[in-house]
Amino acid sequence: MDGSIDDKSEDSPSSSGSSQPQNLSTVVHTITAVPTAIPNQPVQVQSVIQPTQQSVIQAAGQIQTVQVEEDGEGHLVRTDPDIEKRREILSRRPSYRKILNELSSAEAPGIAKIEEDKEEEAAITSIQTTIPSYVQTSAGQTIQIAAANQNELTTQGLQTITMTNAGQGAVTAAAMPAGTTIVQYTQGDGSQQFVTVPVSISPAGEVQAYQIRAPSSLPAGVVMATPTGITSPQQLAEESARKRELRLMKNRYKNREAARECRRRKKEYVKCLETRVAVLEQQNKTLIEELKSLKELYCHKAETE
DNA sequence: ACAAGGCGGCGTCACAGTAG
DNA sequence: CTACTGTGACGCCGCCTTGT
Repeated sequence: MDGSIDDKSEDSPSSSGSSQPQNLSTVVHTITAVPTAIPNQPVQVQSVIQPTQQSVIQAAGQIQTVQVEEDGEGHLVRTDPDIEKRREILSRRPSYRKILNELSSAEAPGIAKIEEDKEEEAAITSIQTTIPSYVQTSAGQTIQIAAANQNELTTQGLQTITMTNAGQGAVTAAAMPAGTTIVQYTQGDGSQQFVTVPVSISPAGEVQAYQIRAPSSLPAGVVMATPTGITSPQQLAEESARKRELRLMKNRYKNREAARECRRRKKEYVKCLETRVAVLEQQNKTLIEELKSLKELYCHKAETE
């Protein structure tokens, strides 16, 4: 494989992931993939047809002729007619997990399947917190918070957490309407929790205690403070803003995790491709050797006749 | 020792696709 | 329709290498 079919999406200024190759020159290459006779190792031609790593796996063992063009930067891009159809069907590249799993299901052993995500969420139904020494306003400053007993924060499925004193553990508070704060903290197992806390600070700088419960409508791990006696429109507005901020925080957290997973899958995918390249290079080498020896044999035979 | 550049990882946002 | 998920793009940061 000499021609580089690059993923240029990293440098592409366009925001859409379904950009099409442009500025194709008139140089046309034709690649013919020949099936090898190596047992238990069916050939799969994986062609990258879009800068966004759009991939199509051809049937094993078939001779496949594909046409590629060279773009202005020396990259090879497939342009055979089927591709146009596929582009329509697959306007969006399948996920790395799908690609890898497809690869591994039809592939020789050695390519691990990407495991399904394991859901593990602590079922926190109630948190009682007493925060005596956190100096915190609603302006979005960072506060420090920690459990008095670390075990209480790391226990899975716990019913009650009591946080009574400052110590270790980083907690950030989001900008909120006056008198409220979203507290995000990291548990001992690394999982994150969000708590909305109506903060009020006494003249002495002490933060008062609140009872915080998890309503059944919220996902596990997210708890809502339930300030009592909300009646005025202002309080209602504050409450909705608080909920909105909580939702955004939750989304950001989830997306952070998703991005992490996506990167991990991408790396695995790239590794898999590199392995395939190595295997195909080896096969190519073997075939060249075989061809060479057959040629020699043929020439030798022709000479003796 | 220090600045510059490359590289990899991370968090976030936007957006398309999907499931309910 | 809405919430959720997966991923590209972007900017930022820290680390490493290289040249001066």
